[in-house]
Amino acid sequence: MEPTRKHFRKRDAILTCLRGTDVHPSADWVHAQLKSQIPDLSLGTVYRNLAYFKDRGDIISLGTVNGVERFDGNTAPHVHFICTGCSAVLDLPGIAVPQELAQAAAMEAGGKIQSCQLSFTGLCAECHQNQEETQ
Amino acid sequence: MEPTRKHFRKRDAILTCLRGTDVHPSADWVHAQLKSQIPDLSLGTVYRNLAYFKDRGDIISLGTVNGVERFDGNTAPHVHFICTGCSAVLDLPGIAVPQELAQAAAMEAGGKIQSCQLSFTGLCAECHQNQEETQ
DNA sequence: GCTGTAAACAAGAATGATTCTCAACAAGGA
DNA sequence: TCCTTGTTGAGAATCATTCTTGTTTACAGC
Repeated sequence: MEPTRKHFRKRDAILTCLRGTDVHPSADWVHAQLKSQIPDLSLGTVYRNLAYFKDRGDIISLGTVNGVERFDGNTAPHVHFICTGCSAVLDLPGIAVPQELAQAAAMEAGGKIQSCQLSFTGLCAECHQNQEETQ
Repeated sequence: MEPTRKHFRKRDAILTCLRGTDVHPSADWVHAQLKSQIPDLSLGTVYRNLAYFKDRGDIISLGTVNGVERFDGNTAPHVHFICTGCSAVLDLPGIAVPQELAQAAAMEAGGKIQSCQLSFTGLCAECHQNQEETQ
């Protein structure tokens, strides 16, 4: 018997959705994804709670891809690959920013470093292949 | 006597403006900056030409900071520091992404890597000091 | 059980950066 | 001169995001 916490059901669902996917979704994607389970979920609620979780540090923002902000439920430092063809964002778990770089950056910036983001852009395997074929 | 290329005068001015500053400006900043020299420059023209230069690879986009796209006339690979306090974007010329990282990324992504972007976020020296004082 | 308070929410309006449309103008060639 | 092509200003349109308002929910104290 689950506790009847109607109050936070939507907020929880949004975080669970983010944690349970690796597509680095936008607010719109989360909303579309949850719409079938929670028909009366409004897009405003998704935006509000994404901002809430971001503030708390429960999720991170990857910045915008094609004018749309993308989020990541995985807050551990890791590297991303952004496909300019299909706007997919992939993790590159095998790659890490060397500790020395962050230290050197803190030194050079003079202020205080809070986070670091390394991302590669290009064509994912699929888009790359499609491009080759159409040429 | 300069050639009377009225046609391209604005386009040229926009690129020159971008190349001549290190503030990593937004479209709005470029427009405000050039307005005194070119009173009838419209914001639409700035957006249009920034997109044009970006397409050609003459400038790069740094993505959005606080919902506003920022550009860089320096296309050589380099690292940025973004202040969450004042939204300033600074270069960290002393730091470079190791060649091995890019190679490993290309390997892992499977497709084709076009560019790479490393940025640190935090508080710049000034904002950091202001924060300390108000506490 | 009532009542009050604070948080979460839906719905839709408002905002604001960016893009689009269109008519006017400049340049260059035939 | 006429025609084509490219650039531009002005302002409308778009669209992701944020804000506002009124409603609902949970919970604590009585």
